[in-house]
Amino acid sequence: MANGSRAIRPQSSVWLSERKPPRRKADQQPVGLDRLKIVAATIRLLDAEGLAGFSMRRLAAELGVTAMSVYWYVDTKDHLLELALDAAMGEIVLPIEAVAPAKARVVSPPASQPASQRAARPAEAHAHLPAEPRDWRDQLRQLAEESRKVLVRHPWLSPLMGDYLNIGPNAMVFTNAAQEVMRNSGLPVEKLSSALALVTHFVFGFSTLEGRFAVSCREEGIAQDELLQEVMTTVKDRPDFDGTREMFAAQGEISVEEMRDRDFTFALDITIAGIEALRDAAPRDAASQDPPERA
Amino acid sequence: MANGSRAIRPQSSVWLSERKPPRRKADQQPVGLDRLKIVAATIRLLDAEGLAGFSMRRLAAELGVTAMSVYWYVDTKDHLLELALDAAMGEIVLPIEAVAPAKARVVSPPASQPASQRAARPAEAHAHLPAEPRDWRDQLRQLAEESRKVLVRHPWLSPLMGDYLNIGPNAMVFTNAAQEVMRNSGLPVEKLSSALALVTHFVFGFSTLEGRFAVSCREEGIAQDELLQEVMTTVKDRPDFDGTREMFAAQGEISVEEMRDRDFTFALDITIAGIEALRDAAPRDAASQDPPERA
DNA sequence: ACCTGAACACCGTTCAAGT
DNA sequence: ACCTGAACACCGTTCAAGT
Repeated sequence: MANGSRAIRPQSSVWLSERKPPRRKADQQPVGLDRLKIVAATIRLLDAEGLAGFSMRRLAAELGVTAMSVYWYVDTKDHLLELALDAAMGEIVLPIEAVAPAKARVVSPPASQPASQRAARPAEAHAHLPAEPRDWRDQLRQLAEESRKVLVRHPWLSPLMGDYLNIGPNAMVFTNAAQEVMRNSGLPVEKLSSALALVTHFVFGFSTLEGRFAVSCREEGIAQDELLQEVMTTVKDRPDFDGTREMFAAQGEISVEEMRDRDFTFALDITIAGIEALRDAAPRDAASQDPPERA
Repeated sequence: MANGSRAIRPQSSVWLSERKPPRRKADQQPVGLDRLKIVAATIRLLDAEGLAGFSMRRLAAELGVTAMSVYWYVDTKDHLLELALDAAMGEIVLPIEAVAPAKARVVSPPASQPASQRAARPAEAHAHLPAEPRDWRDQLRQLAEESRKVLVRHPWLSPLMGDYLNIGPNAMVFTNAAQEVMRNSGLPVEKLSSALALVTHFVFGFSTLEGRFAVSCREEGIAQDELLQEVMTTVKDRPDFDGTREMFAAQGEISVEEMRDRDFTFALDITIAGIEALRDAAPRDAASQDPPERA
């Protein structure tokens, strides 16, 4: 089994199985382990060694405990990963007040997040506190950028998002916020899910690659620009590489990070411009129509 | 090791290690196994049992051979998966003649592809044959739709695309075709990679979810609409589900597949409209500018 | 209620050996 | 040149047992 193939069914989700009763009977002192600690250690390990390097036995060792102890708090490796997934999603700083009960949010402990992160984030409850509601375009950009940050910070997140239903409390809050933002765009309701899909999938795919690239660099102890150079030179003798080279050349002499930031924001520019264009076009009932021609 | 974490480095790619010399010495009869057969069996197994269900031992059994025989033709499981990845990418029907040498394309055998597939595809060389070059918007749509088809047909493709560099011959042909299409949009060169990223990542993410959902349904022996109903009812008592429910309701009484087709094409509508809008806007040199306001 | 140890059925891969 | 068999160092998880 393991992770990878068959966990999308609702029944198989942690969030739908009844909770284990709260641990720590009143008269006995807490014995050390609990779900929060386990999830925290899980995230720490995943950050440090990646999804492929993570195992239940490794986790147990990290917790100074026998391999099977963890199984008292968690039904299965899959469920544990689902918990870690949702905890990490809680790190995304949302652009608007969420509708959902904040108490439901599972918080991943500060230990797992590098203190050097530039955005000053609240120490304990990450949450969606900031800034008054502004223009939906700004909100959308912030949503995308904050998602990107978290996805890159936890490169194991992307694969897990594909593997599980992703309906934990934090994921729900996120989804609601995203929907709210989209609703503010003025797009008709039946188009909202589509526009949302465009944005979220773009951010997801983009950040997946960015994260993986960063991991490779870290593993090799090499700067991102160096690795890019290396890849380019290894591949450049291929006969079919001209187009790609030209596209790179057109970017000028900038760092990988600059290039990526440009790409990211311009892709959002396209999305926003497209939404505005179709929103302002005469409303038609079928989405399969051609978009308005302007050239 | 296994698949999952550290294969993005160019040195670790099959395509960059020197090839094993061609098998089958002239005077001895072929002994049964070869790379093509192995990759074919790999794809068949991946289709049938998913990425998590695939193992070298299982593959060897399928080939009627001892576990270690495969290792004579393939250095490692990762390399084999990389071969399968590129072979599957070759199934994507491209909208335009590719620039690259067609001989390089590795073809996955007809055995692996369901005969019931509606688009009549050439029996042996999938290739990019069809239709004369048309409007770039049509080309882009076709590129997206054909990618989607293949990604859904082989649900194990998406995770692999995230795991490997993806620079095999078929991947290169695909990339070139995609770049060519984008170039036809009239967008300035330095914006091409960005627009391309938007499209490919959207298609990738969208198809990943679609494929996973289909797999779950097949495994449970249940129709897609049933499973959706099930998920909806299991989750609907959540207090924070109102927005999602409303968005679903707005779609009217249509099947999951219809809904997805709508979403997909409308997301492309947005992308295309956005590209046209920004292309026609006054050229500015920085991409970080605000898009033109129209409301 | 919580944790352990041994065991089962798997992995990918190495290595020496067969033909 | 091609394939085998045994072995190593791992997995996730079950199950009976300890305290």
